Amino acid sequence: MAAIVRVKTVLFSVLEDKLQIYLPAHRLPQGIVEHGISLNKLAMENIKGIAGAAINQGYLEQLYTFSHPFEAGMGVDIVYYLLVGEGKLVRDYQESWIEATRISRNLPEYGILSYALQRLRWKVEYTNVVYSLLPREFTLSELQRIYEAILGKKLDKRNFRKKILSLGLLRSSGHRRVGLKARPARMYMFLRRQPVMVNVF
Amino acid sequence: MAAIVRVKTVLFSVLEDKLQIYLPAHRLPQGIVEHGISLNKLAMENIKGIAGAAINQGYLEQLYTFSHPFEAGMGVDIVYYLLVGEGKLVRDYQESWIEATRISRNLPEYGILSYALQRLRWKVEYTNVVYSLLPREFTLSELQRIYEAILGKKLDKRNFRKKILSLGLLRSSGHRRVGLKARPARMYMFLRRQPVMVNVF
DNA sequence: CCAAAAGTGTTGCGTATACACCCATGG
DNA sequence: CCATGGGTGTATACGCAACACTTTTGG
Repeated sequence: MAAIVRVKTVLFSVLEDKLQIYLPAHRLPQGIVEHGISLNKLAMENIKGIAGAAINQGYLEQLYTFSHPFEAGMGVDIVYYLLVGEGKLVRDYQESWIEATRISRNLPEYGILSYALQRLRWKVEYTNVVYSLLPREFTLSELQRIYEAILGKKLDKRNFRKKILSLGLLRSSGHRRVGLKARPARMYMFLRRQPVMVNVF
Repeated sequence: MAAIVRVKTVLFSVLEDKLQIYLPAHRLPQGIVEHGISLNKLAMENIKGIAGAAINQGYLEQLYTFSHPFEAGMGVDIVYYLLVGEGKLVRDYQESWIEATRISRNLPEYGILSYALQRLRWKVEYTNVVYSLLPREFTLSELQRIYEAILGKKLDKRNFRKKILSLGLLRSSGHRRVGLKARPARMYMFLRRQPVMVNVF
């Protein structure tokens, strides 16, 4: 006996300093599993329209598998979440995003979305996966804003810097962010743009 | 298009003070997903032969979903792990268990087993799920031996007691473990035999 | 009386938190 | 010269790890 297997993708990005989820028509992008394509691949294909070819630089993680035992065809949904940096996204889809802090109980996928958010918050507290939301070079303030957007709370600047620099994940790039009407900020880059476990927060 | 969906179950128990995995013929118990039965239910049915009817008192968690895109029928394996206390198991299956610390790279499911072990170790460090491996009443030493078996290392008795009692998960049952040739130990029980998040270790 | 396991406190160390002011630049 | 954000240090509280001896029972 066989079942219908779908892959759904929860796409997160930090846009305008706010953590947002890509939810066109209030539905998660999805696809049907077919012979010869892996689940990971399909999870990324689900959002190739908005994330283009650069998806491989994002961070992808399997979230959970749900079943619908009484649905016709015995549906199985394998859900992934994906982090993609603002700079890598196709624009023009503004109306398809929803702020993560504004997801409401009457969205059809509310359960999945809130679980995805919880898992994401968790993940950034003990890994370096936020690299996937940032360009190659960035300032410490930009990095801090990413964390604040994901965790949904303000962080102390001095403590943040002490902590993040002590982890040895970053190196100074030698450049400075100029052009703003303020003191130029030192720029940093991640030593490794692959997932690494550390204690961040 | 449809796929063949299996559910596999990694059954853990602490037997004779050692963390062990139920692996008859070096294979994980498994079943095929059919209409009208949930994944959880199937995960428990997979091992009803050895764990009998008392499975519901165990702790069940979905581990991960693997796919085999080029297998005939596009196989998908949804893997669960389950904790069941020694006292609830059918005996007579001694030869089907393997010590968790002795799993070797040439077992067919080595990848799954080592990941399950890692996730289990993780889980007991921030939840109370070890309740599922203990009888209703137990001594602190028995509880400590469960943690030591799972984590694979010795713990300091004084620090263990301080920590575990400070969490407020236990209450004294008033009874004592007698009959051993040593000082009788106070017995405790879990306030709640449902999963609760706490920081244990 | 001996073996076996139960039970009990203190100290040092490192990490997390709270908190405020001066600096460099653009306009 | 003013607005904007960059950059920096200290004091306190808390949790974790290390560590040894006395007590109670059964045989």
